[in-house]
Amino acid sequence: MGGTRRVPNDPRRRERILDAALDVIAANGVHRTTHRRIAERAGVPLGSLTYYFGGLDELLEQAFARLSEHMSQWYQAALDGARDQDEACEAVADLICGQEYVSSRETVLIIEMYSYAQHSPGVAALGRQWLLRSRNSLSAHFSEPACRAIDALIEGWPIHRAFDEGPPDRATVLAAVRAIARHVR
Amino acid sequence: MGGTRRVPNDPRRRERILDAALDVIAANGVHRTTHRRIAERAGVPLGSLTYYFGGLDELLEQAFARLSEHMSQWYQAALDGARDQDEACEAVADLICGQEYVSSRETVLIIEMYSYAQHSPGVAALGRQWLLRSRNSLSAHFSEPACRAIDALIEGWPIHRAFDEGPPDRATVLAAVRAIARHVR
Amino acid sequence: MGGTRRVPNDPRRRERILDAALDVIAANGVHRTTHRRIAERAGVPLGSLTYYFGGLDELLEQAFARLSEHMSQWYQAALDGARDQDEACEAVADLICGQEYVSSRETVLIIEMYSYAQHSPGVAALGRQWLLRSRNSLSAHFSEPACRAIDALIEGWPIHRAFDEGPPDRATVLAAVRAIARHVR
Amino acid sequence: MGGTRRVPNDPRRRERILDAALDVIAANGVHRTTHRRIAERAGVPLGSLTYYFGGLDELLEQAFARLSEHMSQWYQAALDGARDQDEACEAVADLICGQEYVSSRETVLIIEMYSYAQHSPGVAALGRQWLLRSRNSLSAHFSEPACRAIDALIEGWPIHRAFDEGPPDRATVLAAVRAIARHVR
DNA sequence: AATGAATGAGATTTCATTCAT
DNA sequence: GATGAATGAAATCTCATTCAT
Repeated sequence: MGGTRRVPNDPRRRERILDAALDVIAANGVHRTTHRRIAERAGVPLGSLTYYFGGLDELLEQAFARLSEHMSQWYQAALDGARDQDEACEAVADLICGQEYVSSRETVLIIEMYSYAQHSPGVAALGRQWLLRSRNSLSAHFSEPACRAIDALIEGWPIHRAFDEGPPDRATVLAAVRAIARHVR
Repeated sequence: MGGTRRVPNDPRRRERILDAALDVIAANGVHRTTHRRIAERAGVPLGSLTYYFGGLDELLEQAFARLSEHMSQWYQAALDGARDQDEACEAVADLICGQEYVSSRETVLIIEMYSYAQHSPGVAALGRQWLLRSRNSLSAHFSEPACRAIDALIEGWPIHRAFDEGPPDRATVLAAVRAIARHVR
Repeated sequence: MGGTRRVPNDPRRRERILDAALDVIAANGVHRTTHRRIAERAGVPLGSLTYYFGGLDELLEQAFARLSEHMSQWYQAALDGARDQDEACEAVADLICGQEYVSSRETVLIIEMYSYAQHSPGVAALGRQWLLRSRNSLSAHFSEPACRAIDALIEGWPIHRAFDEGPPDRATVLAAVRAIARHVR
Repeated sequence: MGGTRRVPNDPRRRERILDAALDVIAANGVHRTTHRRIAERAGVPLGSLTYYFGGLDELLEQAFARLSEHMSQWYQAALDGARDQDEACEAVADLICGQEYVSSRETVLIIEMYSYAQHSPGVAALGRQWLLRSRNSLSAHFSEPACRAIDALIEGWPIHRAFDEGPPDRATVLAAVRAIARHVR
């Protein structure tokens, strides 16, 4: 319309808010996650949140979308590097045991996402999408049924980490993945 | 004065409230679970919630305690009936696939409990206890590492059910459990 | 349920709030009528308003219901006292010119109610009801068409009062009412 | 520098904004009329509202000024066409009953204007001016007291239309106007 | 022993207005 | 001349919790 092109003063603010939301969720849980806490964490004024997002639900949905995007990429990168089934088994064991994939923060967030998804159609759709991408990454190396079983391990073991003391024993994890890879078809 | 013993006029009210709380959590998630909704669901006056329970956190903790008690018993009963490892594998497959163990309501509640546990020391303790009892039930039939792997399957597969369409294929589940039982030690 | 009978601490609080709401509307208009202003005017805590009323719309609707109830009674009382058509004409003139019926406060409130009714089905229903009761009171003394015309005068003249300086000239009003009473049938 | 004359690149924008404001008021009421809704309706950027108008109050006042200007002209045109008192009575009846004068939109807006005028000196002045112009148009055909009574009818009857089902019966309206014209002096 | 009326703290959300560009 | 990103103030509303009875 002939006017000056308006550009955001702070072009990464959206992302900063979403990351702050994930931090607050990790620290407090979705229940006890509030606009105020997110705004404080992100260092932006309260009004900013509702300027960028239609409401808390929408904000959380986009934050979880960001989380699942990051996780899926990580996941895929780990499996794409494997040249045969045995390396793929090692990669899965690393995903389950490694500090990076499932740092405490990510474990917490994934479980919060599962929980929230049960009451949010939008986040449930994200969960389904994640599941499909995950199976797709696995399917390059394993039979269809093995993919499902290995995926269940990948979901289930981190939950134990949330209650157990340390990370799971890598040898055990690797043995379980291999047993499934070789004997489930 | 003297010998008058006061008795509650509604002795099951505590339990009714806890079950109502679980219903509300299943329907709405822990976030969006409120005193008012629980009271309405239980058909009891609002004031009785704070009369019986010190606060919402305490109420939720006791509700999850009730849930995990029921689930553990179920779990144990299923495994106690097995006379050899093969029957134990069948029992685990039933737990994972069966409608009873993981009805939609229970799946939702378990995930809500995991999520809440991450921010509540009391519920985290319940989770640890559940884990130990679960492994204990399994250890009658499987090696220690196999127990951990099978337990991960038991936790992980229901999560898929929350996003997938139907229950998992029983043959696949059974094959995975057997593979672990036989080859992880 | 066997408990003590609970009674409100302040049994007239509902009515006090509704009267305060009418005061605020009269002073500020429906736009600029807020929970805070009403609460301050009524001398009750803010939370009280949402305890007693589901929302501002509901509160305004009940306030206008209170207004129209009072006005209808006044109206009816004025006309019931008339023993013949001529006395009824005098009564109508009094309603239009009298300080009591249409004090500044009531004039303002009536117009605010008409205005709000256009965007609130509930208040529109109150308006219709008022109209019917008003015609009903008039119909004891005037022909059906005369009722409608006189009612239009009763609605229209106070609007002039809102803009004109003083009250309308009583002789003129009486002449108009009589002209309609005698010549419209 | 020197002779460059800046011209607005959208010369009718002011008027478009004012018409949009009237549309929003008609649809939502003055309460619930906001900058954002007006801008959206007018299809102009939000910032242009505060660029063209000092604030929402000023914008509303000018919108109502536009409304009353249009209505007064209509009014006057209708009465100027009458050649004698009887034709003037017909013209008044047309104004009250006709679809054009008091379409639903205009009825709503007039009442909103009365309501707003009670809390805005500027709009109250517009109202007084309207009243005077209206009486002036009438005074060519009716006695001074008759003008006031007829004007009251013109204000009052549309209010009934806001609550009644259909438009008023034209014969009744005409009879009332004639009764006043002939018998009030 | 039990309750529901009551409230204050804080949550979400709306919005007029400002201002850098 | 014009804009839309940005924000602070305040609005509505929710709710855990208190407490007189």
